[in-house]
Amino acid sequence: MNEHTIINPLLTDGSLFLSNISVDNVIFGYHDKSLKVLLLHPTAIKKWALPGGYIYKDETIENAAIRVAKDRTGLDNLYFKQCKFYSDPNRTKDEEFNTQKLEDMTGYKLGKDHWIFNQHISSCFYTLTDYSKVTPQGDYYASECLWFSINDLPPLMFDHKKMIKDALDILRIHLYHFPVGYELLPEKFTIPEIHSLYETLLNKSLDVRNFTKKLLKVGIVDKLDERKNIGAHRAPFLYKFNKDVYQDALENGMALFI
Amino acid sequence: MNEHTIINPLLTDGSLFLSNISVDNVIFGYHDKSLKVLLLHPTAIKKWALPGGYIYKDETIENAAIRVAKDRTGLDNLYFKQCKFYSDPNRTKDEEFNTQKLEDMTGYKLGKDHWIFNQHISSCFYTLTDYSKVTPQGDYYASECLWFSINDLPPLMFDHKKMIKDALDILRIHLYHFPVGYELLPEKFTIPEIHSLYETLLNKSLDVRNFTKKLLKVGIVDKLDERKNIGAHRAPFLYKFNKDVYQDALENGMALFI
DNA sequence: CAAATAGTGTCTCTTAGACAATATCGT
DNA sequence: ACGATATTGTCTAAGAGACACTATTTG
Repeated sequence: MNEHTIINPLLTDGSLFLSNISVDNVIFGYHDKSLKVLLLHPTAIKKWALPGGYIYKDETIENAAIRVAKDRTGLDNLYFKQCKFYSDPNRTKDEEFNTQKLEDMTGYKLGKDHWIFNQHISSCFYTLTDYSKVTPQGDYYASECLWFSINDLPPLMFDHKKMIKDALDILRIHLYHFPVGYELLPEKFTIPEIHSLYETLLNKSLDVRNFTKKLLKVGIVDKLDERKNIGAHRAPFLYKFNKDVYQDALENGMALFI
Repeated sequence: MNEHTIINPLLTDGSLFLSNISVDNVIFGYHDKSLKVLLLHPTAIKKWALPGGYIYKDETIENAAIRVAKDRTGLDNLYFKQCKFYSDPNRTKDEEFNTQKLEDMTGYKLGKDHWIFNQHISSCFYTLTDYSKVTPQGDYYASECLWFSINDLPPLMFDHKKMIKDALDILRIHLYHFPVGYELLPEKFTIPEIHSLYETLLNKSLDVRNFTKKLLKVGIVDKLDERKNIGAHRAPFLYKFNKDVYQDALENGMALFI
């Protein structure tokens, strides 16, 4: 992967980047039974936005998505999935996105023809993180960067609300076909932990007995001989992912009917 | 959808199109137990290529894919699915793709800096057609346009071989989740017909009794009170797709474990 | 009646899904 | 002993998957 120092695209002529294409990233944050999304707030604009960026000419689109997520979260090696792309020619027409506001906000003289106002297809990815490990970082034009509950989103720019909805739908379908959890759970985790994770992501309750049976049958987790001390209660067993099965399921899919 | 007259991109300065992005289309053709892919052969280049094109600034990427397929096949209203995109910065480096060859082939003076040699991310779609209904049409730089068996592909340009493989993998996964056949079967079809279709697409044999049971249980097909006269053999019953169930399954997915 | 194709039923075994009592831990 | 959480087994119903004989049709 190429390393790029963080620069402010607004101050470039755009020639470093591929034209007409951008990346947006639905960064989901899970922790302790709660699911959030990371959003940016460009000062002086009333709406929030997904973390996004442009694609350097020497990187792949996937790497651009990884870079964007890393810049906002500091985290590497996240779980990434390509969702869809959004190509409506009018998708970035938004009353909150214009030269005046951007100039007021940044203090730069941009002009009406700045390349940032060109038509951009967006390719959307989602990412899963443990939000307790993340200190959200604002970017070159958004000072605020905060986690929002997916049930309580602020007004969003462009088609970003649809992107979040689509990403969540796709994530939920993926849960039945791809393993999730490597980045969200400690190396050794308990059944209640992974059970809560799936319940939260799917937003529905899952019978813990059947859930456990299926995880073990698919072979995606192995039970360890250790327990976790959780204080005043019965100590739950620890489990870990079976690396081979997990990797195969990541690459080739699996059928986990939970 | 916007209508665009067919023009030769090579003769434009590229300003009609989005930069750095293109569409490639894996057009599968099914007929009578055989599965093929439509490929183009640019004269003077030793390799074959997927039908592809560029995206007009006033259309969506999906419409561009539809347009490309229509230009090659003459067909409308096909089954389309977005697969993946391909963004390796070196993906279009190919010894067969250079100014000299293109100039020799077309007779135009293009120059080394023609925009067609710019970096292009490709978004790949697949399409399903009944190849017996198609008269393949060459395009502005490829006179030959032919169906190839997916088991016997010629040398392909760029990353097109990978695209075909990926599209086929994705199609096969989709078969379990989305209904297929509306564009490939007559309005009224028989069980042997749809059974052969699925066997061919999946390249494996399916027990016809279990297959029929599942189609009926999911409700995707309705049995009619008519039979099809096939000459010297027992006349098979006709079926048709249940429009409501089919549409819902297209939009929301289904679980067809065949 | 032969050749070719269509059509259909049953059995077994596995799994999904519903369901609740017991074990453990710390205080 | 209690409060809180973890752990585990059984039953039933449905479905997957294996399997082969009978029915039509025409020449």
